[in-house]
Amino acid sequence: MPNTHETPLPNTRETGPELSSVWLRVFLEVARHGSFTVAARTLGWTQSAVSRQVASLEAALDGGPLFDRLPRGVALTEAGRLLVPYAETVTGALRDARRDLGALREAAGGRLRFGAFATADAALVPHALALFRARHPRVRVVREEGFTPALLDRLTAGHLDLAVVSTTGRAPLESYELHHLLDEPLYVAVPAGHPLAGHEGPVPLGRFADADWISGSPRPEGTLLDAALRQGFSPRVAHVVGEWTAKQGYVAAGLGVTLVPALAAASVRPDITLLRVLDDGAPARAVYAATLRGRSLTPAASAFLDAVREATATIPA
Amino acid sequence: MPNTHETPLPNTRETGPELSSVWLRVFLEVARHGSFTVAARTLGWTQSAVSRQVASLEAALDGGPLFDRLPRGVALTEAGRLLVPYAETVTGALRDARRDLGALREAAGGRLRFGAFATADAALVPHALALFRARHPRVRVVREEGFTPALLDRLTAGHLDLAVVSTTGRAPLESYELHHLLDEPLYVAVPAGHPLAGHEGPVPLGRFADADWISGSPRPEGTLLDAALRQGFSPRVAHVVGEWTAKQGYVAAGLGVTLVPALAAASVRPDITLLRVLDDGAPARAVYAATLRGRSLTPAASAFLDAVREATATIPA
DNA sequence: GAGTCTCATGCGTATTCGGCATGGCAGCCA
DNA sequence: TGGCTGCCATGCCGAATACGCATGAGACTC
Repeated sequence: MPNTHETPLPNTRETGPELSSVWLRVFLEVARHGSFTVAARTLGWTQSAVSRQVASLEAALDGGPLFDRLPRGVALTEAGRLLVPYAETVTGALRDARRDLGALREAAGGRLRFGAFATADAALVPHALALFRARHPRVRVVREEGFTPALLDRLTAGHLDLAVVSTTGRAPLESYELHHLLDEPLYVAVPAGHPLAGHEGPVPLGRFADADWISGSPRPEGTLLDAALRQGFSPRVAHVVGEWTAKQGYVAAGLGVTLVPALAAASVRPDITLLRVLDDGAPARAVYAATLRGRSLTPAASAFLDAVREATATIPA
Repeated sequence: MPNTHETPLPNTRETGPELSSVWLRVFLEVARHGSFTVAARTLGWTQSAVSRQVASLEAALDGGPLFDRLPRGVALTEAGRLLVPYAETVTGALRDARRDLGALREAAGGRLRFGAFATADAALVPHALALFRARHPRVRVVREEGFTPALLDRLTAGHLDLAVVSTTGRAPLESYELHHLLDEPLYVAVPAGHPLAGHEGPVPLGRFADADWISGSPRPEGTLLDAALRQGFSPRVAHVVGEWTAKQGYVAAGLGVTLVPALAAASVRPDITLLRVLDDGAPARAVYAATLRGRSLTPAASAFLDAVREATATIPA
């Protein structure tokens, strides 16, 4: 019952008393059988209940009787005949809504939109996606590639449900829900003939303070080379190369060394040697599955997150 | 709550808890405004009521939360987004049903299907129809012509809402609701030169016991000539003529006389004289608007019945 | 850190909604 | 023709529901 303290706004158009979907289902059942008693039996109720349901519906619609009460059962009036298709529309829509929501809940429908940065796509994401598709084949999957900032923007704009991102030093990762996946050890990629190529065990990054570096950016800040800054030296970037494949070519040619995150370790060419960087302190790079803070995950996104976590276990730490 | 005495039939498929249309309207309002509080104000309720409505809907649908509760308002979840079009379908169907029922109730829509026998179509029905169309221009009218028995069959079969019929003596008018319209006096049609043509006042039917009769049927039973039987003589049917216009030709030619019901009195040719039959006893012929017994009239049919009654008043008794 | 804005929830009351039992009406059959 | 039967309507009562009110909890803002 509306309170009387608030003045209804003009757009509160009068729509009459509210209806219950029960009434309409009962109405259709009565219309189908032409009898309150039979409809009651079918619905598992008593005749009196059905009688009241119909009476309530008739009163709520205020369109006169929906049935003529005959000595043997009832028959639809013109008003009743008019109502039938609408009632079917309503009950049908409710049934379909339930069906779709059920599919969504079981991740047997709906969609999953996620993005990932490039090296995550090398092994982590494919593994996770394979797991997910096997478990939830009915979910439509939309995948995007991009760098962490762009992916987060897509997330904020509501175009993604989940993004696999990495922290490269300081990152504006506030207002996101971060599901930690793994901390990537760093490797230094050196040509096969490099003096340290045969070195056993982790190598302190300081050993490369004087090396020529291949990097995707002329400045180390915000990239993997942040780690060098934390080690107290400013790396000399000899060549700015963006593409991972191209970078490998530069390294193999002896033009410099570069940092490789663990996720990309499995995809280096054979004439390059990876040296594990000694991890003394905060991990160089953390990988997260990011979602919007405060927003609930779709069942599909939740299942994909599980799959990513499982896939993480298969990645060598 | 279903009782436990009756075993649900197999076709009682599980559809989950029932929904209230209120919940869906509230849901849409909340979705539109992104806020329980604002939606509550719009709907003229309190915030707590809206909160409960949404909670009830979420529980009934069992598809997880429909909204993410944010520090400032709420936002649809995927499940909520999925529900929106269905909720709009439901509320739209209910709104349309109300609109159509309202139009039906006001006889501002819907249809009227009626039939009438031929002489009623001479003046009574056209007058009534003119009145009705002026008052209810939006009602689609379907008209039929036919003899009383055929019209009643059409009524029984559900093809007509109302039939203007006449009793010609004994008629199988049971199981119909008869709305008496008028009792037609009878006239005897004689050629202008007939000895009684100048007679003043009603004439006893017995005066025509020896006359040649023009009738639509060789036997008087069940026709207007029933009246002759009631007067104690068996009329000699000299010519069997069905069409009213043709009948007039036979009478004008002096081949016989015929009975004319009052409704046709206005449409006789000028070289025929009508003599009022002395009405001593039961009226010769009653005209009714018949509807199905026990069935409620549509508002349009009811309005048409009123119009016929009014039109009746304009017919000379 | 106080203030503010949001939604959630405990409580009390009024309404609604079942089932049950009964009544009324009309057709059927002996 | 009168009892019987089948069907819908309704008074009654207990239980569930739904509202408003008041208050609590959480998070952002200044």
